[in-house]
Amino acid sequence: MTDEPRLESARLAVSRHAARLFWEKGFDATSGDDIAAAAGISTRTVWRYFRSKEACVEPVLKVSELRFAALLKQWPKTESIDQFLARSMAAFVTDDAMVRDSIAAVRILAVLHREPALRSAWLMACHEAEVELVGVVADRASRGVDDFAVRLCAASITAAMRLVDEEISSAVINDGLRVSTEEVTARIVLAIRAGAILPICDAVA
Amino acid sequence: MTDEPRLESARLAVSRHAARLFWEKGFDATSGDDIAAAAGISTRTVWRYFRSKEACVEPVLKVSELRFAALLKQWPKTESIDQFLARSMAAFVTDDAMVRDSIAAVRILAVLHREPALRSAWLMACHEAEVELVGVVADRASRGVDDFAVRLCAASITAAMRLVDEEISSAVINDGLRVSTEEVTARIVLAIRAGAILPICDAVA
DNA sequence: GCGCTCACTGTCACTAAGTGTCATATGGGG
DNA sequence: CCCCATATGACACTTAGTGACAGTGAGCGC
Repeated sequence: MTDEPRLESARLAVSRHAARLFWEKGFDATSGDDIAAAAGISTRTVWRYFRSKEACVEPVLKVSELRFAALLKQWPKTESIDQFLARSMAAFVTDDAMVRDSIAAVRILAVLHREPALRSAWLMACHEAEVELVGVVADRASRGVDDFAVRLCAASITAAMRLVDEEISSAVINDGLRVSTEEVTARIVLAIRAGAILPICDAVA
Repeated sequence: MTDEPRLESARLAVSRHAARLFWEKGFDATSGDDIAAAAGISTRTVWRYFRSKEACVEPVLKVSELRFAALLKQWPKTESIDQFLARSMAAFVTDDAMVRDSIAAVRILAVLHREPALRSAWLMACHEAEVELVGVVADRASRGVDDFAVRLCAASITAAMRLVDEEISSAVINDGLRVSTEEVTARIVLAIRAGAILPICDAVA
């Protein structure tokens, strides 16, 4: 996580500007030149970093999901998902950079219904998170990463997380609701339990 | 299905050409002009039909998933998923146009790993299929379409179907394997049962 | 039949997304 | 200090995608 290739963190930095601009001006009204100017790099470099304009937000969307996957990697086999998240979610949401990224992501998710290009970026980000989750599930279920049941389980959990994220984001941004960490945690636990085909939610060792 | 707006079927016709060209020449080597020429329409109309080049294949990818969702709509409440698919899958795969679309879709799925643009089109198509599935699940579970558990169930099933489709497509095209209708049906039943959070797989009435 | 509307398409000029290529940093190892 | 590798900028270029308007043809009242 911390020693990731510096190209990745450069991409993430640009991605934050793109996410902000898409939120402020809308996707169509934001050009590659705008993103480059905001990030203080040349337009050419924007297209070296990202294969398309919508892909510019993928790192910001991905990083929240990925950080959550990284958290799950620390999930001890002796604990249930409820126990683990109850004690670790509070600490999880203190990192400042992470909170800012989460807000940016939430704002993107809230406008998904009118921005198809952003939805495709979101789905791509979820797909990468899913790939990451396969490792976590395989480890916890003591199975291989090529096991179909493992991949199915990771896909279901990712789909469940995606729905929770979309739902909460829309509620917060579009309906002005406020939600507590506990509510979010409860929602996530429910989603993971619903999506888990394999018996990984309770203590496995 | 049959009396869909004629704009939709025009889009589908163009989409078939796009899918063929992407398969034959690759995504990057196929231009909007190529698609227009193959479909016998002006380039301008291509961009009226589709918001982007990758979106050109969405109808072909969507139609197989959607037809399957339509099949599930006929699933009687007195039958289990195993019973229903065992007797209806054979008839399902006889429609000629459908078989051709399925082959086109399978070819797209087989090259997903090297064509990120096509993956995003595929994920978008799956998302639309998911929306359609929500109705089926809601009906069978006797719940509303806004029920979170219903949407969760539809998302899980869609994710499972997506994995099955990707897996089988890659096996058939990349590894030259041959699979029978029975094997595919068994795979799908397994996936649906795995993804179904709600008790909809067995007779509900 | 006649003319009207209206949704759809083609043409063409245009903007913006995205690439190829080369020159110039930047920065670590001998 | 120089060499080599990798990252970026500059700029010309191609292709994706839009705006504006004119033409076509099917439906419909008369």
